[in-house]
Order: sequence, then structure tokens, then C-alpha cells
Amino acid sequence: MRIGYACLAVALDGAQLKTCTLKTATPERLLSLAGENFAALERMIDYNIANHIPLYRISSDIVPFGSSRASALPWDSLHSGSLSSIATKIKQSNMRVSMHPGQYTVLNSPDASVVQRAIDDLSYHATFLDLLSLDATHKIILHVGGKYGDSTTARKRFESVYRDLPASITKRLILENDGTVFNIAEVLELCHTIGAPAIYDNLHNAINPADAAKSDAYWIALCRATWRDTDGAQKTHYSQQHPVKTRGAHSDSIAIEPFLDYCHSLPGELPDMMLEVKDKNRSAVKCVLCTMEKPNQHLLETEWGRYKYSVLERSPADYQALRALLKDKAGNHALVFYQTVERALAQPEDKGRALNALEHVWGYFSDCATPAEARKYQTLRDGYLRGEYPLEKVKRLLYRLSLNYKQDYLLGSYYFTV
DNA sequence: TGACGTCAAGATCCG
DNA sequence: CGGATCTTGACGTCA
Repeated sequence: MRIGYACLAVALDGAQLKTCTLKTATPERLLSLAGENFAALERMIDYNIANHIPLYRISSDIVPFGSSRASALPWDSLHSGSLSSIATKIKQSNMRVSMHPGQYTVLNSPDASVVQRAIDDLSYHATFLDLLSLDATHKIILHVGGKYGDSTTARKRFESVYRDLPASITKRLILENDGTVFNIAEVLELCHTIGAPAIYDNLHNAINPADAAKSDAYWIALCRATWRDTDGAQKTHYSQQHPVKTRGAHSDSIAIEPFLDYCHSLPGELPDMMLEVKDKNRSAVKCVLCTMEKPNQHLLETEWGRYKYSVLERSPADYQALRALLKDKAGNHALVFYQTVERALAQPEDKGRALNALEHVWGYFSDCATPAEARKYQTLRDGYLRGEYPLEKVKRLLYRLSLNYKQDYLLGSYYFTV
């Protein structure tokens, strides 16, 4: 099993993807944005390698307007060095990547111009993966599309468009059940007809079930039969429902125990799992460390560095417990570590504890900050304690200082992210 | 016509 | 002027 995350990495400086609006999309601007985004992509690939994350989805926005305005621009030749460096790193680390056009790429639309734009979009995605000279195990995930009041006709239209797609697209294309229209049984039927692999999404199936009596394991087993040797290991999407947002909305973070329960509910070899979650790489590292066969003390200690001020802010007792836990270098403490972290972060905000964490982090700047910065910090801090400002406001200042004074340790911390 | 989802750009407001 | 906060954009479907 490989575990991965989609598109963006949180708490990773220099990994921000950039774009522009159509109004300002000159060829020069698009070419330069593509180059900046390739550098950000390479940062994320490096991060994935260092953090043992073997699965990753490349954002469709990697080339802004890549399937329309930028399609004829030489972004590939202009940045070929960057692309080949990325390609080498993906292949040498045995990373599996994918791309996933969103809900607006619709192959089975009754509108021919919509279909043509969808084909152009898929061509762009296939071209990007081809430029990295990645084989057909690196997939493009797509939803089936709309039903337009007639499921059979809509499915037939998909089959007809699919038959005329070039092999450069079909060798990568896999179909996912969605949360409102095509459920997993319908996707499976279509996949068997056209000969494409089906990718199972557990949350989509929960809100748009084909048969509520059937388990995740049941559907994953049926999907497995659609994967050929050339497709590589079976892939799935995994996410958890956000506790208060609308049905189908992804949770902020993956809760470790339900995730492990899910893994244990699946018999045999586990499929690859793309996590769809707001905190991205942060949950991916957690799930990777908790499913590793050999414990990785070094990575766990790196994680402690990223979590420590957030834990201190909510629960000094858990902070001490985690320090003690990591002193024991033998055994696998990953699960207890994350259970404790999750419990600590679930504690309500407390001004005294939050102040303690703020002062710890301010300690990185107390020597180098200008008098004006020190005054600003004190004003915000005291304002927070009097209830005039939210905690976020004080932390934003500390984050800006981390950037200005290049405090890499703090920039990698989750203290400033949601 | 607006909701849906997503994230950064772009616009505007504030001290 | 910089920083914070709001609105817009880009896409297609469907009520």
C-alpha cells in the first residue's frame, strides 16, 4: 500500500502554486508562472521523498490554463531542465503520481464544445505525464459526468467518446464514483464495458451508495478486477466526513483510529490510498508512519518538531507525555504519538496555555527583532489576553517574523497552519 | 440565476 | 504604504 496526498503541501515554504486570471494571462506571464510552479512541484517531490510519501497527485493547475490559453506555448521546452529533474526524482524514488481534472471536465456532455474542451484538458494532463516519461501506472482520474435525465444515454455517450480517445489518454484514464451522479456500481458497469480501471472513493460511496448493505471491502474487491497488469497496483481514494460541514465535505485532518479500522476491514493486500483532506501532507505523514512495518524514530522526531508548539498551546500535560514517549528509542510509538497529539489538539483554547506557547515561539525572535517588532508583538499579545484580538492574529505576526528572519524550524511547524 | 468546490488573484479597506 | 479582509475568477451541471 502507498499513501499520498493531493496537489499542495502545507507548512512547506516555497511550495505555493501560482496562477493568474484570463485577463492578465499573457504568454510571457503564463510561461513564467509555469516555471515557478515547476520549482514548487520539485520542492514537494523533494519533501515527499524525505518524508517517505510514495504517492502524490500533481495539481491540474501546474501549468495555468494548460489546456486552453497555454496549450500552444513552449512551457515544456523553456523549462525542460526543471521537468527532467522532476522526472528523475519521481522515477529514482519509485514515487507514483497522478492527476485529477475536476468536476468541470465532462466527457459525456450533450454539448459538443464541452466535450472537445474535456478532450483538450485530458490531452494536456496526458502530455504533462508523458513529458515526465512516466509509464501508464501513473494515472489520470476522472468522473463520468452528468446524467442529463437519462442515465443510459449518458453512459452510452461516454462509451462513444471514450472509444475515439487516443491511447495516450486511455492508457492512463481511470473512472471514479462521484458523490451525486454515478455511483460505484454504475462506474463498474461502465468500466467493464470500455475496459478501464475503476477507482473507489469511500466517502462518495457513503453519500451516494450503490447498495448501502455492501461494505467498502466488497466494492474494492470488485474494482480490483478492473485493474490490468499495466495499470499497476489498485488505487483508491480515502477521506472522512467533516463533522459539521455539508455531507461529502472532507475533514480537516484524518483521524488515525478510523483510518486504521478502515485498513483492517480490508482483506488481503491493501490498495494504494490517495487521502483527500484539508491538511494534505500533514495527514499523509501521519498515516504513513502509523502503517510502516519498520518504525522510523527519526521521522517521528521530525514530526514532534512540527507539532510541539501546537501541543504546548493546548495541553502542557500531553507535551510532557510526548517528550517522555520519544525518549524511549525502542519500539514503535507512532500510534500512541498521534493519538496523544489528536487528543491534545482537540482541547479548547486556553489563554494561559496559548500565551505560554506564544512566548516560546517569540523566543526565536527576542534577540533579533527590532524594537518596533517587539512592541507590535507585545501589543497583539496583550490585546489577545484582554480578549480584543483572536489568537490567530498574534500567530500571524510570528509567522511573518519566521519568514523575515528565515527561521526554517518554525516555517516547517504546524503551529501556523489550520 | 445562483449554488456547488477550490484556491489564489485581485480589489478594497484600514491604520 | 503594508497588511488584513472581502470579492472575483474559471469550469459545467442542475434546480
